[in-house]
Amino acid sequence: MKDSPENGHTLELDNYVPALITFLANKLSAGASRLYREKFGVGIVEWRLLALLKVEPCISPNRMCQVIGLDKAAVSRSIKQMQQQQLVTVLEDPTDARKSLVELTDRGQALHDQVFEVAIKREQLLLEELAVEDREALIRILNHLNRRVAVVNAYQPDL
Amino acid sequence: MKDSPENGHTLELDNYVPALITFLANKLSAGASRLYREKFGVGIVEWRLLALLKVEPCISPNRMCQVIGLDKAAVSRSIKQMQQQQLVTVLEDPTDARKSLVELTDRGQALHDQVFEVAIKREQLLLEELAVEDREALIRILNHLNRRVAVVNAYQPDL
DNA sequence: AAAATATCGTTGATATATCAACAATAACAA
DNA sequence: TTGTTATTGTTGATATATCAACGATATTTT
Repeated sequence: MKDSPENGHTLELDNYVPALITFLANKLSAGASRLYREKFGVGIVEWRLLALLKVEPCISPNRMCQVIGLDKAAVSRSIKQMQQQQLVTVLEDPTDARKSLVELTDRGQALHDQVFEVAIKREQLLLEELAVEDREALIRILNHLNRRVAVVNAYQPDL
Repeated sequence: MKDSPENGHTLELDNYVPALITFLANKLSAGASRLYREKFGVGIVEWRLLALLKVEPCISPNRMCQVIGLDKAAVSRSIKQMQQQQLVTVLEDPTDARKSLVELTDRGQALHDQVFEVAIKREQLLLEELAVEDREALIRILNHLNRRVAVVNAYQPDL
């Protein structure tokens, strides 16, 4: 209880995990977005969709939302943009007229491979000073926390 | 090389740290923002400024930017809003007319203490299944990565 | 089969976050 | 002192992210 000014509880900002996470994510996303938009003409959401489409070719927007955890509105707008840039083609699911199916074009494939190099390099730079066991711990813990978020957001204080 | 479809490199989304971080931060921030705005009438930026002002009473907006890593535009707008809500008072730094000094009002103090309870509870829920050594590792690693971000964002691919 | 319900994707509104340009002031240099 | 440069905070523009409302289509219930 050394440098807490006055009475009452205060956050220790260096140990408060939500702030550490948010800060890091903001900086990473902003940097990536700026770089990708300038060099490749796509934002970070488009990049994440490209990456997903490489892993799972021909999937529905709905499935994209589930996998990358983005709102369907964001996905809808990004797909529209990528379609205009001829990075993907969108067709109707023959088994269900509500659904669509999104596929990478050759252009989209090529762009993916370009951005991929840069994205991997950025991740490498981020992690390169971490010991192997720290990297593994980080990934394990982040996956765990991602599963916990639903519980956190379900909490409703009784005021 | 089992479930990589086709040739070329693909991201493993469960192991790609930037995505794991971003996903987690988005969900946490969105949930906190919704809750705080509904229950307390402030957004997540305002909450972070409240927390900072509790730790360092009477600081300049510029200092706030440095500590919480937010752009000065965001801080400027949040302070204006908090001033209108009478959560803070803003006065000119007597030693430098460019600077201002922001202080919590009693109202601001009270609101801080209210939000604090909820914020701590949310962090507790997030972390409660983690072993103590995992929590410590997480905090240590996040602080390290936060220092690395500058290096990552300085990287410019030569295309 | 008809009505009620659920799912999928689009759109408008809003919150969050950053950048760039700017005005005011301070610090520094010639 | 005067001209140049740097710092501080504001504002407008834009990117990112979510929610709520909606239309269209499927599914389920009655």
